[in-house]
Amino acid sequence: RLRKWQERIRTKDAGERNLQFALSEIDRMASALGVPRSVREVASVIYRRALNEDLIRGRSIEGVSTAALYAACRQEGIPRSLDEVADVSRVPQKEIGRTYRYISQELGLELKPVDPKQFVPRFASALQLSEEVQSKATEIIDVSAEQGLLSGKSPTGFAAAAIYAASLLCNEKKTQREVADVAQVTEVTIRNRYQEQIEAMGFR
Amino acid sequence: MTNPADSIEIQNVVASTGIGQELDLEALAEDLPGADFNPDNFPGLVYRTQEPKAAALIFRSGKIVCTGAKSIDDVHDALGIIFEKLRGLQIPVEDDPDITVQNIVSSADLGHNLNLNALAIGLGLEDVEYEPEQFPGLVYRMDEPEVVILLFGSGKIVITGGKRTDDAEEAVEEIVERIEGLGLLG
DNA sequence: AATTTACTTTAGAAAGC
DNA sequence: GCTTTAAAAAGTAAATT
Repeated sequence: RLRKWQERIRTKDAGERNLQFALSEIDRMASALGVPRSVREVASVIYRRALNEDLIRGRSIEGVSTAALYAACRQEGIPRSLDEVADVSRVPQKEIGRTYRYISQELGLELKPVDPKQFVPRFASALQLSEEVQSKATEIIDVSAEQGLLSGKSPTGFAAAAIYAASLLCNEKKTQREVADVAQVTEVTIRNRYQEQIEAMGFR
Repeated sequence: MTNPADSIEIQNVVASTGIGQELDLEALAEDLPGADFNPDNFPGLVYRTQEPKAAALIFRSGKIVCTGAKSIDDVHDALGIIFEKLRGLQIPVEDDPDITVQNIVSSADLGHNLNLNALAIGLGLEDVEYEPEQFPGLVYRMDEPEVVILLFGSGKIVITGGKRTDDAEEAVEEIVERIEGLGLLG
């Protein structure tokens, strides 16, 4: 009986230490990503729910922490791409994506697909582009998405192409390489999306 | 008006069977030309048939998995060839081993482009997985028939997880009905 | 910049780590 | 969980030419 008590205390302590570690990791990654405190709170809640539902078993604490943060960013409307999240995590991108899909399904988060427009302000300001370019990029996204061009396309690549197009239209040109770097996509992807969007806008 | 169900093509059939006899895979790898056996990587021996084209995983227990066949008939033909090859090597093989189809992968074309964002919400986020950052297809888990459907923006789809030939046809009819009900099919 | 090759997702079995 | 096998869908990426 005494052994059982000690066992319980020991596992309780271990669980407590694991939780503290997860929360501090979420804090560290959130700071590195520059997301507000509210997102860290949401991520913590998601992590605790995953813990209560026993979803951590068979997965790494780091992986679930990162996936919870990725989910929280989306839930709060300020998404980070898996690439960006992977940059501040010590878990590979593939595992983050897989873990996110798992906890999202099990916790019933029901998050809507990421809207490319949500990347525009952040990417545009990183490129020092004006408000005018941002609203133009937003318009390009709306028009081309409405014509069915968004299906199956990566939201970051879609946003990057629209920003590139808008920078040209507003005489604030950025090169495909510059846009590709901040959006973490290749120039080829920007070119492909750009051509489709220009056509959808009735230009060319 | 072309029926999407008529566009169904079986792309892959996975089946399992067993010869009811333990095997020495090391020896078999020597006697079977073209056999791949790397026990450090994977416990099964890989053997490919040319006509019909298929790949078999042969295990020490005598159990066999056949993949890559384009029809259930092809599965039987390919396994029949393998059974004969084994008999030719003086390995006793049951007269008519039971062959169980484990999975059928089919493709089809709905004939219209699909708005996957609208579909994700319309079909119900709880049954849908659509993460275009990770994969361009929308993953839809259907209950009846119990299959998984991958839907793409082009209207092309993949049906997998079914064990009967009819599953794909029923699934296509069902998904077309649901998409039409949402007013999301051309 | 075009081609080629390769990897992402789904399902399922097998034996073993 | 992972390992291997095959096949489709379409997007993205990297290596060659």
